[in-house]
Amino acid sequence: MSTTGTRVDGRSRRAEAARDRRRTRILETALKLFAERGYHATHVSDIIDAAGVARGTFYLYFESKEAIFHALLDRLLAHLRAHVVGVDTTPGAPPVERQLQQTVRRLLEVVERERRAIAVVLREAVGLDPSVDAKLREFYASLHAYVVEALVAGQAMGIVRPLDVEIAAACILGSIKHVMERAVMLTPEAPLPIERVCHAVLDFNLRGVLADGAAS
Amino acid sequence: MSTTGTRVDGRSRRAEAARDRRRTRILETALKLFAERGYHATHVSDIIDAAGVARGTFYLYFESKEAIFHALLDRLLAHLRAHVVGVDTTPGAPPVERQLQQTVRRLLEVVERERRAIAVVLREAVGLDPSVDAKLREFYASLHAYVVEALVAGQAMGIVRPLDVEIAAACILGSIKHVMERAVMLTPEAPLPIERVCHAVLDFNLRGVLADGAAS
Amino acid sequence: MSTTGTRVDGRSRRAEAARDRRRTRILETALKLFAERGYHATHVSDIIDAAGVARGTFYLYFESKEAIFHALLDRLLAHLRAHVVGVDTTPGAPPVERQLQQTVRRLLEVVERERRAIAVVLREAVGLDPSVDAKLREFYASLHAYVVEALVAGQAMGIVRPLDVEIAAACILGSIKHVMERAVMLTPEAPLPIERVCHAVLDFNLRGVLADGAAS
Amino acid sequence: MSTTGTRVDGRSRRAEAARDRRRTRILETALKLFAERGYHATHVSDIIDAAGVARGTFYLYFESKEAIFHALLDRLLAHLRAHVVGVDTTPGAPPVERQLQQTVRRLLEVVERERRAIAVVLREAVGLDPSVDAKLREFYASLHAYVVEALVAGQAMGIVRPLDVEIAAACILGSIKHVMERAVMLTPEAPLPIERVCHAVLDFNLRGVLADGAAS
DNA sequence: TATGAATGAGGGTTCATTCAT
DNA sequence: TATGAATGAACCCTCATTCAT
Repeated sequence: MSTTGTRVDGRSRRAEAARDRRRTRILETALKLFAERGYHATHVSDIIDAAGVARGTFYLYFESKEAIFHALLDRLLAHLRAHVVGVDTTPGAPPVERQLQQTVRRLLEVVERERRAIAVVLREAVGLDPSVDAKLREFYASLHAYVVEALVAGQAMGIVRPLDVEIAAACILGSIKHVMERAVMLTPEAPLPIERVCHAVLDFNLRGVLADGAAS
Repeated sequence: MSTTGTRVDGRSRRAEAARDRRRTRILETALKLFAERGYHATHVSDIIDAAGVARGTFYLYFESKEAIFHALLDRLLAHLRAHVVGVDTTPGAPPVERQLQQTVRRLLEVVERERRAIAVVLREAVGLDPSVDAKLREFYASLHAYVVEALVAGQAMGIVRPLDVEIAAACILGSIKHVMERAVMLTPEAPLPIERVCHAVLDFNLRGVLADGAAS
Repeated sequence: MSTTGTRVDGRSRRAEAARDRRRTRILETALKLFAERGYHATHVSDIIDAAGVARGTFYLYFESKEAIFHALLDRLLAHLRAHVVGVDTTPGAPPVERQLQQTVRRLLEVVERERRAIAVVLREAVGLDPSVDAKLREFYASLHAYVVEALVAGQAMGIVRPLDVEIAAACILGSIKHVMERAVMLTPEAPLPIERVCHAVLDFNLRGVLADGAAS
Repeated sequence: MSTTGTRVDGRSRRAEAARDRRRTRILETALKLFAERGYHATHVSDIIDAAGVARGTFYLYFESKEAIFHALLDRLLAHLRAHVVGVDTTPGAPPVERQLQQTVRRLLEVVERERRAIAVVLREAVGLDPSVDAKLREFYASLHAYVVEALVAGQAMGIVRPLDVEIAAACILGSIKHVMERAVMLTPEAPLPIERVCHAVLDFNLRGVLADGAAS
């Protein structure tokens, strides 16, 4: 009797682990198929066939086909968010530029790890359903706000020149997003040359393309 | 009967005009609905109801639901392409920077005119079907090549500093695309402040965000 | 050109007639199957197979499986209602008893004609969905009210003895309904001996079973 | 160990009692839910959730969802049957009319106690599956036979007038059934005024509605 | 050319039942 | 005995497309 508690615990612990493994298996399978064929072209049948589970099992783990997309999206956004920290402008903090660079590098690293999820979200998320739209819009808005804040802080510190921060922020996000898209879409298998891309993107965003002496 | 030829011509001319009007009517209706609800959520029934034509008539003008999307996409890409001319580096031509500015302005003007089509394509085009994907990829690739070419030309002329032209081109396209997206998606009704946006985007792309004396 | 109007009319008239025929065909097929196997055991597939129409065609004529049941129910209730007229107590009207007899006879005639629908409704209607329940309850309530009214009128005229009209009405309806049920359920094919049943039912309801001199 | 037998007996007795409690718990829960939502709208999940047992446990006590309905039906029919005894026509037995009255009263008492089961059976039993149908039909048939027998006996004793006993029996059953239905369906919570209903129903069945001097 | 009734493949989801633990 | 995760057959409905008129 003394082991009952332990046994039960062990059982449920093992069961829970098994549950988690299965959920992840289905999730990853769906991600793979969504990435390969797109959300609409991937049927629940495809997912369960590929994951090797029964039809009903799918609905044991996810409420609907849409729900699995939401799970994917949430996971990705959480990962991305976890790597976008606010700008630290307290004295003694690393320089803002340095912080931006770190952020870009971290984002690219997540992108590298989450290639397929990124591709799926970039391709399919918008227009799927209103709540997906809202999630994405909110995510972009938070990134946008973050960059605006960084630019304003930089201006206060004299390292960012006077400019239209709203549009500049949009340009910065757009440049990073498009570079990520290209990396993910065009060479879906090749590893991302993070160091090079990170440096080039930052260099571009900081200094533009104009030669020093060139006229406006 | 001697006038048959003429009459037929007149008839067919009138008939052809009517055909064109009808085709355009269906196309515009579809565009409106796609913009409002998305491609997948817009059914052929919705289009024919809104356009006031019979079900069969739709298929007299368009092979399929996908075909109408292709028609929309082709029209938009044609419009955009028509306003992206190659860089003219012959002596006496306007300065490359000037040409870029003109291009951006013209692009923004098309965007302004074609808001809904842009929104639809940005939202739904990718992942719809392989040939749509291919068209879009090809379009982006041509834009990309155009920008790379411009950058290389600028470097040769000494007005573009040494940089990773591939990534810089991606950054430039991405910044413009995202600014367009924001304009089209966030404020679907407000008119675009073309002048301001155009200037700010170019300023950003040319000079980045760094203040002159700031350290890298 | 002078025949255009006529032609179009003729066309649409013919089309409408065809539509009606088809709708009726599906309705009758559903009725037959519902009667044979019950509502829940009858699948849309069975109906369309038996009716010889395509799956989509079914939904062209009926919104859902439930809708076809409602259509059946409505038709039956309309038929029944059409044969239950209020009691006419104006001077010179036929005696109330006579009117009741007519009503019972007419009801039995409808039952005879609508055997299958009656069987289906009696068997399946209750508990199918709330609105079906409501319809049925309302129908029974109106019958009940009609009988109560007749009894009260009869009492006023001295031909109905003092009694609990509510319960008596329920008894009358119950006796008729059960006799109908037996007729329909037990001998689904045999023709109803309307005359005999009608007379016996009325005789029972009017005089009960007690012999004249029997004590209470 | 010498007490094993006893212990086992005690155990199994206790175990059996626990089994019975559990079975009853599930049965009552199912009855409650069937009464509230109907058989088809009640899922096994609902029953086990409400009963607080595991999914598999349900099938330890009942072979299937249908089986639990059969159990319910059997229990109800047994209760009803237990209160319908044959007519005793031996000399010295209470008068037939009295016996009928007792039967009606006892039936109504069971109805009062088994409201929910009655409602469920009246609403859902017919058409569920052939064997349920058969059970019900058999039950009604036995009631019918009982009433016919009583009527014939009554005729032999001169207390029942000449009439079509088959139809009269159907009328009697129908009137009782419908009154029960009304009581159970329309006022599911209010207690049944047994005395009044019992008297009124019998009065109706015995004497009909006609005033003494009224013409046929 | 225009019509719109008819088509039917295919999709997502439910839920009674089983069985390894 | 009790559990509850897994199963998969079955079902209703949608909607892009066709074709007789």
